[in-house]
Amino acid sequence: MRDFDDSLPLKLLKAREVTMSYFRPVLQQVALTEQQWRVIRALRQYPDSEAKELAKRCAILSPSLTGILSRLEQQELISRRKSTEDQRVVLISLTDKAQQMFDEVAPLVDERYRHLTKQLSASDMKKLDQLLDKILQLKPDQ
Amino acid sequence: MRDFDDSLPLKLLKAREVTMSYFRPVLQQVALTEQQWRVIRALRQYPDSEAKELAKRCAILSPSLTGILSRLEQQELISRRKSTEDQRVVLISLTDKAQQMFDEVAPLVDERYRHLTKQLSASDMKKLDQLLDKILQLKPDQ
DNA sequence: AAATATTAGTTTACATGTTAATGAATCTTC
DNA sequence: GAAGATTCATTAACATGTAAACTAATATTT
Repeated sequence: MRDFDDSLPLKLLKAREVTMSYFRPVLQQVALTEQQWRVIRALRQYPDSEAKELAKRCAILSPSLTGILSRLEQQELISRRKSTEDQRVVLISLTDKAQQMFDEVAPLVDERYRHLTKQLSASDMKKLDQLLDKILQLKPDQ
Repeated sequence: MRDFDDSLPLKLLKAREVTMSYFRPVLQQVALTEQQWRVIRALRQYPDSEAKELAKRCAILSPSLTGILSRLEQQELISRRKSTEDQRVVLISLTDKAQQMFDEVAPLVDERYRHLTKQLSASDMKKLDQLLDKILQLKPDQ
């Protein structure tokens, strides 16, 4: 069997861990989890998303998202309402409080992102991005 | 702020999710979680590992590993013993039952791995591997 | 040797991941 | 238009992720 340390899924996991280590301190300052921040960012760019889209965009499974949204609602950072066209669908939007908080935190996160990506050359970053996109387009199984 | 979907950590997360989708069905057949399989694989290659090394190798935090090992011990797949030189250190080893199970499952997992990696060209795989290695070598923060 | 600091592993508390089942709303088919 | 199938979100049950506190063992300092 191939070497344990060469496993692609494991390397992707570890690489993500390294990249996240750049952001954890910032998120901890505002007491948000990675997932909560991911949801807020997604909603900033795609307001009034359906829960289903949101889950897919954030790579969070529905049952997890339910809890995350409940806690964000508790903190008055998001609000839920049912779609009038389809009562099964839940639409989620950011509160003003969340918008405001986002505007404060985003520059800090951005700074960390630039710091991270600057460690690689521009061509490496581009290539990595392309290769990851290729993987994202693979059909699950078959 | 940069586009949400372009985030490197998010892409790494999603890419890992895609790759793992190739293996989930196999692991489900033998009722092992991803993490349990990761631990067993690591122990196969590095027998009698210390818990600390094992955690680092598998990218699992100590508190999580404690639970995972307890459940694997319950299933008689691993055994724990204390190091004689340093009583704080716990050494973990695979049972015969686990060795046997590994030998049965490994070919199936390998097949899935080949199927996955075959979707990319050899040069792409090599390049991706190199780029991920570069990220793994980044110092956390600074 | 005693006091202090450090280290390995565990425990605790809470958030999230994963699968299966559920309930309500919508869609299909007849 | 009613029975059956499908879809969306949630709930349930258990495993894992994360940060902080804790215990026992070892190392360091005095």
